[in-house]
Amino acid sequence: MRTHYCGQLRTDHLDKTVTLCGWVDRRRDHGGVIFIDLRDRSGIVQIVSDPQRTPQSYPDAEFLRNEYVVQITGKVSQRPEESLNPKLPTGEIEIYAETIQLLNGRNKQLPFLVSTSETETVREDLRLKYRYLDLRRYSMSQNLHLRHQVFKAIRHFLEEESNFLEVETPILTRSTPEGARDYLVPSRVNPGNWYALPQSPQLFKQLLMVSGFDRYYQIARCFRDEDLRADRQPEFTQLDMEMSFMSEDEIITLNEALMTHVFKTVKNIDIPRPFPRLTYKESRSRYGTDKPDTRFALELVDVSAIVKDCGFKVFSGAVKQGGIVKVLPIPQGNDTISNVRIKPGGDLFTEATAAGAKGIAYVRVKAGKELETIGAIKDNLSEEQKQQLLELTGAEPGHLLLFGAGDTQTVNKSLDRLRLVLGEQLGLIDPDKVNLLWVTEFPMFEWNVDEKRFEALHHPFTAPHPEDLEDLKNARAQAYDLVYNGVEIGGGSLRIHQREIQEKVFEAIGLSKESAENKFGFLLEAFEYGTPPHGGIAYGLDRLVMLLAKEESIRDVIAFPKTQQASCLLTSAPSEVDKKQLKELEVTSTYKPKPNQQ
RNA sequence: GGGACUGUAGUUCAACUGGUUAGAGCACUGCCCUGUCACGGCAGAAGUUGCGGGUUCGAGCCCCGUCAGUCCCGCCA
Repeated sequence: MRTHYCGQLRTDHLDKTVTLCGWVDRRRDHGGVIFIDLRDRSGIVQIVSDPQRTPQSYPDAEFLRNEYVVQITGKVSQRPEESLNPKLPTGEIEIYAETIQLLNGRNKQLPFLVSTSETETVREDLRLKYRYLDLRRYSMSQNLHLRHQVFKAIRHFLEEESNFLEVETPILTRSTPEGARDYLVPSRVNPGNWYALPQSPQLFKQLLMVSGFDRYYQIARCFRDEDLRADRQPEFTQLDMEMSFMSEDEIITLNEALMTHVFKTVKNIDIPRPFPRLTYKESRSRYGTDKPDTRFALELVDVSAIVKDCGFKVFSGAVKQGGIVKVLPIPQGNDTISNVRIKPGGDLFTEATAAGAKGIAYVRVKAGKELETIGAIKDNLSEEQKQQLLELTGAEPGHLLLFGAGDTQTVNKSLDRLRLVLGEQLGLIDPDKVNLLWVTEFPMFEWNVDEKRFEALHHPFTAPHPEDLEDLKNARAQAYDLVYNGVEIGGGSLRIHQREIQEKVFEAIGLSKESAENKFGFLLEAFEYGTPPHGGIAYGLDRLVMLLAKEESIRDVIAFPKTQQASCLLTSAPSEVDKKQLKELEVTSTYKPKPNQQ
C-alpha cells in the first residue's frame, strides 16, 4: 500500500512518485492551496493540494479532518525557498498529492488532541482509557521507540558480544514463600491447586546454570501483587541474567560494559568505567539510603558522639536508646529555607514526619559562627560541643543544619527525604547528569519486627560473604545493586550453590526443614548433582527506560499500564467472569460488595 | 489499611468572601482566505460543575458520603 514512511523523505527523493499512508496530523486550508501534515510512526511530511496543480486530489483534500486515515500518492518536490521549514526533518520537501484515498474517517470528536504539535498535558485517566490515541502522540511514541532501542541494544550486547543465550521460563509456576504477594491462577485440571505467576524467574535461571547454559538472559515479565506507585506496576519487565564461573567483580565488570553500551547506543552518552562503588554501610551513613542520588553533594553527618551526653534530651536520649543523631548541613540554607518550613505545618516538617520523624531540630550558623537556634539546644550544648559540631559538619556562616534524632532507621529515612527534596528545590541537581554506581556488601538479613524473624534482604538464595560464614545472621551478602541517579535499576548477587549453606540460610530465616524440603526440595536436590558457582542480576527495564526518557512514571514507558487501583481503563480489567468459568475451576468468591456500593 | 491532592464544555484551564445568565484558549460546525507549517479572519454550537445527600434565602465554592484518577506511608525477598 505504501512505498515510504513519511518521516524518511528527503531531497534525495526529489521527483520520485511516492505513496504514503498515515493520519492527518493537521490540515491548513488557505481557501486555494491546502496543506496537510501527514503523520505515521516515523514522523511528519507536508502534503500539498491545490486546484491548479493537483485538481484531481483537491476535492478530497478539502474533505479531510484531523486523524483521518489516508493513502496519498504524489511527487516529492522541492519546497520554494521562502517556505522551507527547518523545524521538520522533512522540511525541505513536500508532496504534491495526485490522489488522496480516504482509508478511514473519524465519526466522533477526539477525546483529546493528538497532533504532534500539541503539547498540552491531558488527564491521565483519559489518556489511559483512549491509550491507542495517546500512543499516537509524539512523546508516547518517542518513549516506546526509545524502549525498543534499549531492548535492542541489550540484546545486541548480550548476544553478539557476550555469548548469552535467551531462554524462556514458565509464566505458570509455583508459589514460593518470601517476597511479594503472588498472583494466583487456579488449575482446572488439578482442582484446589494453584499456579503463581513468577515474581522473577529466579529459581529457573539458577537451574539453567545447573544445566550448564553458562550465560543466560531473558527479557522477562514479572508479577507482584502489591500496591502500586509511580515506579511500580503489578506486571513489569526485567532484564534477567545469570552467569556461571564468574566472580562478583567479573559480573560487575560485564554489567558495566552492558550499561555503557546501552547509554552509548541509545543516548550517545559516554559513561566512564569502572562505576563508583559504595558499600551498603557507607551509603547508609553518608546518604541515609541504599540508593543514593550522588548527582549533588549534601551528605549526612553523624554527630551522635558529640551530643550523646549533652543536656538536650531529644539528642542524648536518642543515643542512649541505641539510636543516632545526624545532621544534614545545607550551605546557604539560612537564606533559602525559612523557619516556617521546618516547623509544624511546613513542607519540610511534613516530609520528615511522613518518614516517621517527630520533627526537625535546626541550627543556623550566623556571622562569626554564632548559632541561632531554639533555647533548648543553645542552652544545653557546651561551647566545646558547639565547636565540635561546627567542625564535624564543616559548617560555615550561612549554613543551616537540620537534625534528625531517634532510631537509626527513622533518622536516615527522614534525612534522606529532606536531602532529596532540598537537592531538587535548591537546584542542586543537574538533570542531564548521569550517575551510575554500585552499592555492595548488603547485609544478608534484616530483622522483621512484625514477624519477629530474620528475612533475606535480597532473597534467600544470595550467597553470604565467605569471611562471614561463622556468624551468618550478621553476615554480609555478596550482593550488589546498580543505582542510577538515586533509583535502583538493577540488583543481583552471587548465589548459593551448595546444599549445606542453602539449608543454613533457610534455617536462619525461620524456614523449617520440612517446609524447606517441601517448597525448595527441587533446588536443594539440584545442588547435589554438580552445580557450578553462579550469580546474576536483574534490571527493572521500565525504570531504566523511564529515566532515559526523563519521565516521572513508568506508566509513560509502558504501552498499556494499569492505574494505581491496578485496573486497565481501556479494557476494564479486572472484571467479573462467568459463573460457569468459576465452576470449572472449582472456585467460589467470598467477596460481598459493601451495601451502599453499586 | 492510612494520609494528601484533584474532578467545571470534546479538551486545557478560569470563575473573588457562598450571590445575577458558569467564562477563555484549543478542538468542533459553517462561511471567507493560494505558501502555510500551532496559518489567518468572521460567525456558531457546545455544561447533570464526577455522583448522592445536607447546610443556606441562595452552593461549582461549605459539610457528609461515594466513585474515579494522582502522589506518598504501610507493603514491594
